[in-house]
Amino acid sequence: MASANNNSNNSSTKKDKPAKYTVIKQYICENIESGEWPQNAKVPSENELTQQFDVSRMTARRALQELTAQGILVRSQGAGTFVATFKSQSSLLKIRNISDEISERGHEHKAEQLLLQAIAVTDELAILLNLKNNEHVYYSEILHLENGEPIQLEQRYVNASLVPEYLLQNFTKITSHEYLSSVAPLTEATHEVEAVLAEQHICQLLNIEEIAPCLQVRRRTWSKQGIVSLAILTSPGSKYRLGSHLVF
Amino acid sequence: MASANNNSNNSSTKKDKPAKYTVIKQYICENIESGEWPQNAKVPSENELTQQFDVSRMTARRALQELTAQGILVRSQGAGTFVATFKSQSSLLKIRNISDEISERGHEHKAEQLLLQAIAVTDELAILLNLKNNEHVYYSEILHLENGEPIQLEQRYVNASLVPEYLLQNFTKITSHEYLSSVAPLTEATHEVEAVLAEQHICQLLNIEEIAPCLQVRRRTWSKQGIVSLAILTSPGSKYRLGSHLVF
DNA sequence: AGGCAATGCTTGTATATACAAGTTGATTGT
DNA sequence: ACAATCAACTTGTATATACAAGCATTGCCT
Repeated sequence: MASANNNSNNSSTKKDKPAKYTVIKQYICENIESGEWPQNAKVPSENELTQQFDVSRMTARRALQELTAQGILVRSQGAGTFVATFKSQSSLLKIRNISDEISERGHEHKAEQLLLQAIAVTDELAILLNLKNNEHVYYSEILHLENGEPIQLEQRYVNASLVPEYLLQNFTKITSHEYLSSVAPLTEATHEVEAVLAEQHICQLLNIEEIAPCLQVRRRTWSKQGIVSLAILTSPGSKYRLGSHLVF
Repeated sequence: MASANNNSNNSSTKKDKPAKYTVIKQYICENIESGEWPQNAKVPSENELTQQFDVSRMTARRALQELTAQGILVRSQGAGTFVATFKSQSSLLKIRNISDEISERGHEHKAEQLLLQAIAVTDELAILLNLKNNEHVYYSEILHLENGEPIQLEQRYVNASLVPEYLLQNFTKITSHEYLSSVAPLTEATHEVEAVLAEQHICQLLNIEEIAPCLQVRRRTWSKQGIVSLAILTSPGSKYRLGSHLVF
């Protein structure tokens, strides 16, 4: 979805032969989506692409530059071009809690894995995750702490067939999110934000009274792989900052 | 802010003379921000910029192209380059209610102006709107209806000195939002989403029980003009969809 | 071994040119 | 008066070239 849509901006009807730079973009996106080029991997330089595709440097450059503008690649003068890390991508930052941003500048931020199990697949889940009939789902709850205080509870549903070793991992050195982001390649998602009253067992985890309103952020991936859908419940009073947009 | 930040990506320390294409970007942004070039206005063509700034066409083109990628301009082969309409900008769509999207395809969507008055400026408001001491504020509540049902209440604070005729307008032909977007030029904003329990008089307007959790979206402009800050309260069950981002 | 300089590779900026393709408005012929 | 054609202008794609600037390694010298 990521690559296909990017290119469809330029070639509308598809009967015309695609522009050369879109072909290169496609090539790069496919390698990233398939996992061939993981995060931080070095992508071919402008000169290498120039030779591979028999185009001028400016044409190869355009492909790299547009993908950089989309946050898929990161370029460094003198060093090269690299696949963007999920940290270097603005997407997650846009939906992260404000307190997370503060915690990056010094405060500790620990995530505690609470629950990790394979669960039965309901019809709703199957649709949400775009599952086939015989695929299983892992469910996990991750309680995020900050200075000992629980600030958000993450409910994560993962397509088991796509991360078979998920249950075996020991998430001490790397976080489960880092693991997922290394296994699951770049994809596209929408976020839905809703105000809810948390149910009882979640209230206990977040240490709040039952009447407190909570933000729930539900992420749905749209990729054909349908890896994961997750909901994040924040403790009351939390705010989500949605980055800077041009408005009015 | 819109233009300054865009260019700061390229010239970090500023002691180096800025790149030519950033000068052109700055020029264009300033004309848009000042209102000189309103929405849908035609901006100079590549050839005109080439002559004005004494650069090659590719350099002028780069400025136009980068601003187009940011959604500030819209280009049409054969016709020209134009200032993007707020409708053609993705920003508002990203923060709009899902039911709004549905209503665009046929359903009626009426906004009812409820209240429109000048109010006293509290300290909090002054900071929020970046006001000087002697500036006034207009406060208005707009109840958005859909099929007769109230779906969201917009609380809007406008810097009175910047839209002096706001009180005099009769918002029947154009909506107040359309009026603001025509008066207030393109600017940058952040959105903060929070879950709240609506206070009593808001509950009456939205026709909900008091214990229902509501989404509150607060928008803050960061431009030096500090025109408007608004909060949107949605009725319970509403979801906000945050567009597509690349994740993981 | 440690520090330093040179070198090659990388991306960044800029220009000049050519042709393709879409839009618009004027001109021309019926 | 109307319609078709044409010309001018616009953006889109592509190439070739040049130099500037940042990074990393190599290898030399001390």
